[in-house]
Amino acid sequence: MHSSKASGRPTILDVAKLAGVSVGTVSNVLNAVGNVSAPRAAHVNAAMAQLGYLPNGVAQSLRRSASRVIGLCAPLTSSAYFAALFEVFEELAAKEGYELMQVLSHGDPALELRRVRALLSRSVDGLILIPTHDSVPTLDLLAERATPAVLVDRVTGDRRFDAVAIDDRKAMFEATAHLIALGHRNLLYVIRDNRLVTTRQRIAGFSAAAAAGPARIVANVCQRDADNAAFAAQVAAALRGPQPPTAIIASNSAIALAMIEILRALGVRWPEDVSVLAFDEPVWASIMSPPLAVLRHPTRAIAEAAWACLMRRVNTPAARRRSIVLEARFIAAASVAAPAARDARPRHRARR
Amino acid sequence: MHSSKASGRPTILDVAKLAGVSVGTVSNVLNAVGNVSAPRAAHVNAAMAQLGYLPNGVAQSLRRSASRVIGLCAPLTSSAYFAALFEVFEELAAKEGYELMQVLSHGDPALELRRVRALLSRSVDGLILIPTHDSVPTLDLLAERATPAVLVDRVTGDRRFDAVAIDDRKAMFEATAHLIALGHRNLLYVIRDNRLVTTRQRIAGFSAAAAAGPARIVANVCQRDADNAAFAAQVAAALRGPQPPTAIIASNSAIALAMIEILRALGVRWPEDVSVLAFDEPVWASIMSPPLAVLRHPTRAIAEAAWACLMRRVNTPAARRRSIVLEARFIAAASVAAPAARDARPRHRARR
DNA sequence: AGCATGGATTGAAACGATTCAAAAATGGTA
DNA sequence: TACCATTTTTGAATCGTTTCAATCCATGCT
Repeated sequence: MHSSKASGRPTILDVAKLAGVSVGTVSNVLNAVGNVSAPRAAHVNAAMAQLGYLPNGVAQSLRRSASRVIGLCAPLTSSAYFAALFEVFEELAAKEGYELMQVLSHGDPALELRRVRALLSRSVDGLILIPTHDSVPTLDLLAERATPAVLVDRVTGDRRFDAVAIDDRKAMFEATAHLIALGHRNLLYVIRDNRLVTTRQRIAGFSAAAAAGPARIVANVCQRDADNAAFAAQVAAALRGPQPPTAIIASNSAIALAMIEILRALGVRWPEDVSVLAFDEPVWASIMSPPLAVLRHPTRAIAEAAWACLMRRVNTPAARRRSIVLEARFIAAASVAAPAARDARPRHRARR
Repeated sequence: MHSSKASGRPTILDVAKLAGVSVGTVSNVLNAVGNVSAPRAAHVNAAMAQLGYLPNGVAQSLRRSASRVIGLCAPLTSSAYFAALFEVFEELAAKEGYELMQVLSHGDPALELRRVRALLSRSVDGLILIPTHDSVPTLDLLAERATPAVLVDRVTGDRRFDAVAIDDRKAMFEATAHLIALGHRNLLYVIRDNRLVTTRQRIAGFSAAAAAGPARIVANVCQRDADNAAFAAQVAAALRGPQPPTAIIASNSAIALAMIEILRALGVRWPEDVSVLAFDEPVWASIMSPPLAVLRHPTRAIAEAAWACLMRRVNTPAARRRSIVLEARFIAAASVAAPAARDARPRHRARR
């Protein structure tokens, strides 16, 4: 109704006409360039207010060839850890006048490539990528187009990109060493996806500690898809095997949840029968009885470091590559204890 | 390197030159308009591939005056419920060639307004809004600009917008009636924010059922901010009051989590001492011992309905307003039971 | 051969901002 | 008053697409 054009919203031209100035002047007011006389600027502002004018960000992006939009590609967002990362990114973006465009890869390299391509075609100024187990095609695309990007969490050795991650190997090494020091000898590591770099790093840390100490890895159980029955069977088999584990490490919250369910169903108690430790702190760790020991990610620090990396690269594309490694923190709780002398009593009680 | 311009990526003009056709033809190939001869189309496609050409979505948006971006404004994303909604939206958006731009309001009306304004200025084609306790300014803005929008979950009575929500009043009525039928007489409802419409609807349902049956509401405890100590004190006071509740309803997962912590700390057992019921199914409901009864949101159905509404309005701005109401489902579990005859024994055992 | 017919192709005009060289206004001085 | 130096202001060009009237070119028909 305000606009001269039948179709749409008021444009900078409408503002200019109403204020009786040129579009250039309106633009100068809009961008606070400064060489506009005070009374005229006031007029222009009044006109903008009267029309309810909002600058068309698309036109701005085209002309400036910078969109002030950052793309974000994650495997999923229902994981508390990824959701928390996102919240920090959103906060930082808002503060610095960026918007976030988020796509999900569902852990599928081909889908990731398609979704990232969509982001690029939307002219994002930069990209935050939480890779899949094989992001090579995606990374090649990003490198070819020289898109500012930062890799988060599942960091490959790719030397073309900035990266922020925790030292998975070290965290797992220390957690394992801790268990071994408590007297555990047979260890079970439960993994979501053994193709992920993070997982491989953790296995390396796990193995190194086990090799150094007098312990052995009973099994690496892997739950890649959502077939819970098969997964439960695998875990049960490991628990009943010839060398039953006295400690279990779950590689993330979802796995930890599934593990707890299985342990409950099998009537296995913790820490009496097995110690339990979870990577990637679940919100419900503290309300377990006994509460769950966890390896906590420094979520905010990760997100802040990643954002800083990305902004640096957006502003200085040729900046030297930076790889930031943070540390997960072991949060002790009652679910981890020394193994009981257990030959005296049956290990698996009947269900309930 | 490919582009004729020193600055940037290959444009449609570069493709046209390389293929020896006009930009119009390239555009026709790009958009599969159809009136391009097969060999020529092949040439053009080859040229695009050779240059690694991706159309500039910003320019497309400007010219088409449609961005194929949908804005999404939610209070937060670390709630499992909101995260799940987002995942469905992302899936649907990807399927239909849209991208999502997500901003967070943190439940603050002023921030919501600013963030939504940012989205509008980015020319989103439509908006999905999960309102705060007072979204009137935001809704006025959306109405004034006639932005296609759909309200989700915390739906006000605003008749200017499409809306999708569950029948909070009914869900709460039925849950409360169920508790009353089991013999509960003193009920406690624990709320996050008593200013939200959802909360008010639930209180209404709660009150109606309590009024109809022979029950009373002991207290509505409210945790608006994160002051856990004060909250715990409130809950403890309610539990120790002259009419101790025999059943508790937590209004969402976060509250339920806090409740469980408090009950544990006070040594209150469920369902022996109190029955516990949670709105908004927490992922950990099933691994509580005993497991938690919940009122489950039909998350996917909500998201699909909201998306359908929005698409309809984007395509037919004048369509008749639609308000969709879905139903939460009561999932029974051991945490809800008939109240015990309790005068025989002390209700609150010493802590651990 | 001449002429419709209709599909393929072209290219200039938008879309709504920013930018910047040039023009205009302003103010200070001689 | 005339002149110069600043500060304001203007408006055309530009960003990379889509769109569409106009043109071109085969083809078949008389």
